[in-house]
Amino acid sequence: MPITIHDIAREAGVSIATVSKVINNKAHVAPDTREKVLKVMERFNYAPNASAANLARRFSRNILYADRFYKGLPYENPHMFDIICGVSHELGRKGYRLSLLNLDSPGKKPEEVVEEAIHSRVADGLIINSVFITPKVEQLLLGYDFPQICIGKPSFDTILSWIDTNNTLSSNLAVEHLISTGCRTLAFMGGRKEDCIFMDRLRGFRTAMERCGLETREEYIIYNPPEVETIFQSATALLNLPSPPDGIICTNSLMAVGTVRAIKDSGLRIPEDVSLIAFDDHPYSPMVSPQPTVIDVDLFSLGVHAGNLLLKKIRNPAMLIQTYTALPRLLLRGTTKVRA
Amino acid sequence: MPITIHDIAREAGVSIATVSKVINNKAHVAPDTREKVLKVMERFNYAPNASAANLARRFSRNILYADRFYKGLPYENPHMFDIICGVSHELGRKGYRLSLLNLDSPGKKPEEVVEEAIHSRVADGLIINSVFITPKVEQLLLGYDFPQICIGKPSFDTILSWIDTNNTLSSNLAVEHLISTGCRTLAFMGGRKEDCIFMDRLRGFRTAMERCGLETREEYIIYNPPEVETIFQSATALLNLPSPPDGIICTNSLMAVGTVRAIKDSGLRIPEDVSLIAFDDHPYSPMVSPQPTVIDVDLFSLGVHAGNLLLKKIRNPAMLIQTYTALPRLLLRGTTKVRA
DNA sequence: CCCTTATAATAAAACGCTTTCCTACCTCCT
DNA sequence: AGGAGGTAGGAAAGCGTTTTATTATAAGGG
Repeated sequence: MPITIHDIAREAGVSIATVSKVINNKAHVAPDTREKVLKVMERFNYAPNASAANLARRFSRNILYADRFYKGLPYENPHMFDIICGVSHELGRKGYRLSLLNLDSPGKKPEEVVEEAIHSRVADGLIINSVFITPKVEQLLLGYDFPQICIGKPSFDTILSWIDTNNTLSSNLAVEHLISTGCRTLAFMGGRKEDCIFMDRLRGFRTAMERCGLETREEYIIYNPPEVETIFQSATALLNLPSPPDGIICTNSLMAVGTVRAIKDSGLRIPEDVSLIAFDDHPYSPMVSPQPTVIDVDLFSLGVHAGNLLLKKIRNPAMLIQTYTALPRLLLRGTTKVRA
Repeated sequence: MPITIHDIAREAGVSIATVSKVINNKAHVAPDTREKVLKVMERFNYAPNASAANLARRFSRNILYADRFYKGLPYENPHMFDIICGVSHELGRKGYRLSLLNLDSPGKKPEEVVEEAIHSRVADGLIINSVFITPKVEQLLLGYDFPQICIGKPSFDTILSWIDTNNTLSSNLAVEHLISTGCRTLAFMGGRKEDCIFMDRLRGFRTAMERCGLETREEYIIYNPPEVETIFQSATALLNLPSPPDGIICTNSLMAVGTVRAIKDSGLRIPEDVSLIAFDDHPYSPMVSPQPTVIDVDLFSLGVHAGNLLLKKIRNPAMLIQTYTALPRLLLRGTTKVRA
């Protein structure tokens, strides 16, 4: 019932091979023949069957984006999806499609899902949250020569390719800015010790402090689980220390929300008593009071880079490990101010 | 080089037909034969080639999610992505994959992108933002018997299937709650007139007001573009009216942010002077001050429903138009309070 | 003017599955 | 004992493309 390349060939009075060449813009077809075939394709509103083409040419123009897509994730972490939008944008431009591979599958381990997807050759490449990169998955990818990009630097040394934000530099920026406004005792609201984003940011914090000749006090470094209530409590505790910090770095917006609340509840003023700088901007930020000074990264274009890099690896499988780190920028707003 | 069904058949000493039956859990294969084949598949780490299977069986176990995925969308509208997560979850459970079809394609109109995707039979079904449902797209879908679900009720009468939140009921809930706390003059911060979500919500607002025997004042109904600054200005203007409203309904969180700011800047107290109720909850809401009273819908499970419905339509193409509207719930928090 | 080389076009062989017969064999009635 | 009915398994025909030879035709070179 659906029309095929044969119908087009018959109607145009040529062979299917010629039609195929027209479809794929290959050489060895005369201009007027091409024209004739295109006319017929147009008339029949023909589009080649993707599965058949994939099978014959042995690739699918499809890329997998592997992550857990659980309920509420988009609220917790819209950043992840901005990256996805960037990837989708870039891939779409180049004629590729992006499929979501949900690793949050009941009864299956994430790496099993990944393995199955790779085996079935349903895609030409994989973009995967580095959280899921275990040595086993690494072996899988390497063993199958399966082109991939990790979102985030994997937690162990690997020859897999990855892209990430420059977390060390971000912390540097934050520290230097706070110090330039006159702060001297800086606190760091981090996340879990297992989360390498936070550990990277912490590392940057320590080196920046050292370079500025300031002491890093361990009681000013907080490891928070991703729960608003706990963050609020640890921020309150921090402010009730005998000598509380005069500047706080919040490593994500959740921490910023909790910390701001704690500061206000403690009767302190921002930025007069305590300065605050947060990571990752949000369109609502300028409308929130106080407007947070922010270290931001353009994640959409990080996604564009990821897509682009992966496509290059697909075209040239011999390509070596690729990495890319996006540069952060400082958005000056109301929670930091030069002190008297 | 990659191993095929032939390799498995040879190694297990059976025909490829039998292997295929094992793969697809079909009848007419003895238990011990099945076992033997499974062993070999396991040993060779075999997974059938998806394209070949798709071609042969004439469907792809792939679903398209069509929308514009532009930069910043996840921040503006994380809700959309919660729906996507729900769809992905449900489809994954049933062995389907979800592909993003980015309609934000340079040089191509959205409907062209949709048309091409449908023709190429790259997927078995389509989930599409109802914003893109024009009569032309409707004809396309109907003409090809292509199973689809619209996210949101289309703006014109159609026999396409859709799911949506019950916007009318949501407004009802909001109005009734505000009135029950003692408010009498209610304002409505809506979006663009072209956006049927807002128009639905507005319709619900009007009928609820009428049923409560209250007059709807036209100057209390605001149509905002999705820009924080403009919202802030129109909210300020609203509060500066000779007789300002004592309750405001904000049809999304962006409006809530802008409106709260305007109220505070006008020196008014929430909820003592002005009550406020917003649509769509956010995990940060409880940590924001004041904590907004909210009309919320579980969008993840709306997505689950969408996926489920689409799968049913695929299995049974003769199925008639399907619609589903999710029920809203009221989350009582700090921006509304019973008045003295 | 013949021989080589480039170009157009085609036939036919994959690509790796699913599925529809078809055969062989067994069991069960009557 | 003979036919009806059921099960296991296999041969082979697609599915709709791409691609590799291969042939026919035209163009250039000495």
